[in-house]
Amino acid sequence: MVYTVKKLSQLSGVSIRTLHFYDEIGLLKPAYYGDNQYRYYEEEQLLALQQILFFRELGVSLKEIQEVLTAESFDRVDALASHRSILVQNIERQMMLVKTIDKTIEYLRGNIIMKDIEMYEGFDLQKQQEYEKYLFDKGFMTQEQINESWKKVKHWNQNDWASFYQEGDALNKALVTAIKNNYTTESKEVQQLIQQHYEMVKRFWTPTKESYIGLGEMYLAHADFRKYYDNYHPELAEYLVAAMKIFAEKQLSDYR
Amino acid sequence: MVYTVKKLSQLSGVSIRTLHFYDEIGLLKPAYYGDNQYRYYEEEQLLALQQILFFRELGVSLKEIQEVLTAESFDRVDALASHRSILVQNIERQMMLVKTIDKTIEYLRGNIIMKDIEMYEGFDLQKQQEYEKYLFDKGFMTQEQINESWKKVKHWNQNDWASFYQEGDALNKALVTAIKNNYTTESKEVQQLIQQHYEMVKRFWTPTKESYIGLGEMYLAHADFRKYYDNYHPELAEYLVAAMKIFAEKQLSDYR
DNA sequence: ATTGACCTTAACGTTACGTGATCCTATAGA
DNA sequence: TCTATAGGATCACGTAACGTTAAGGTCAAT
Repeated sequence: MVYTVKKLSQLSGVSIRTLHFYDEIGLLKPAYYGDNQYRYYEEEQLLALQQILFFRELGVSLKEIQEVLTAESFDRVDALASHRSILVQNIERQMMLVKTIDKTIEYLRGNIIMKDIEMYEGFDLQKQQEYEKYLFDKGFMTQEQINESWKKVKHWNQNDWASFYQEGDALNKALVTAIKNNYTTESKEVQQLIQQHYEMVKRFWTPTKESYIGLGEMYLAHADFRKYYDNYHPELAEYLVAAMKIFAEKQLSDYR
Repeated sequence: MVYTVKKLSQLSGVSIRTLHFYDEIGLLKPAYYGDNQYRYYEEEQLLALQQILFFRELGVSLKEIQEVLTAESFDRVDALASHRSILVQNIERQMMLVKTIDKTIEYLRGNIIMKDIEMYEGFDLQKQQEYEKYLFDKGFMTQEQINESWKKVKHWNQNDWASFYQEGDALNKALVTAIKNNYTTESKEVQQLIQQHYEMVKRFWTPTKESYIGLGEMYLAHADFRKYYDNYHPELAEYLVAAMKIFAEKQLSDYR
């Protein structure tokens, strides 16, 4: 059986250009050339190609493959063993890198959270007031409640804010886990987490059923909150708000 | 503080050429150019370079680094996370490859052993006789012993040979472990392994103290044996022979 | 004879620089 | 002021393993 470049390419899954290239560098020469300069391969070349592809899969360079294929079995074991140790080193290195990345992600998240803290600490008072205006305009908070919440918060120091945010951070992570485990927003586990969220909000003001749902709507409406939650998981915002709604309807009363 | 290429290169550990290159692709431009076209960098560039090197360490491409560095914290987390998943995939893939290599090494060793079996089965009678001639010439075996050993072996079938070689294989691996653990050739553990070796040899012929030592010498003298043992570990041959000598001197008598 | 599938060689593009080669500039000592 | 030398600049080719046109022959069937 004799194969042209295209046939061999289809049989082996490599591109025609690759066959040209392997010919060029002397890694795999055709069985013979026709008068038309066409390359013609036979079984022997097919088998050699399989070998080449096997080593290529293992990440061995073409130069090394050349050497290996002309070597004896003994040396092949050697070559594989040394290649193996390179691979193992790579793996170890890359596992280190993954760890570093994880740390960095944590660090960046921390920074983002710190920014939010700064925002809440008044560096971005404007936005804060914007959020309150939203809740006030929609009738979820009275002016008195807003004043009350400011009073409570005014004397918080940096540590207070940091631990508040750490709580929020833990809560968000737990919710992401819930999302990944396909827990429904109605599930007991998730509703317990929402209870925590509600408790956190209560430190500022005690929302009614309506206004707790309204708070959720604000999370969806404001890009700042979206970004904050997207940072954990793209569906977290919707998920949290849906769960808040269910919580409100089951646990909260209309007034007060 | 202002740095020239050389200064910055020394501070950061990258080559001057790399700085030229980063300038060329717009990844890191100097603070300004002198009238002489010299590049002058300042603190800001030094810090930027640190960042670049950090991401480069993580295996991020320069193009991606460009994008990441001009992006916001949110997107950096994204970029790192997606890079992380690529890394994890790589790691998984490479662990697969290591497994494949291990299998292949086992397979190649098997082939080598099979070749030896074929050799012993008479495909390479010539070599077999060469070894015997060596032992005979040195006076370690008599002609009668050679005949005896041939008689014993003649009716062995492929299975017999295969299991004989598997035993040998296990023994060699155990010895390699001993080498790696720095066991001395005199140690109890190693001497027990040599006992096994001696038992194996006895299936052909019962060597005396002298001839068992002579057998070891033959292992060192013949390239075929060297290759066979080197296949396991470069020091295995010497180690085995040394241990055989000790075994012979302690356990074997001079005649019969 | 024409068409379409298939073949050829040639040559540039990719990544992240390394390695010269050639020429210019700055600075310190004689 | 001359000069040595250290350092700077700009080409420009080389690397690995092909991908991707481009321009142009060949084969088989119609």
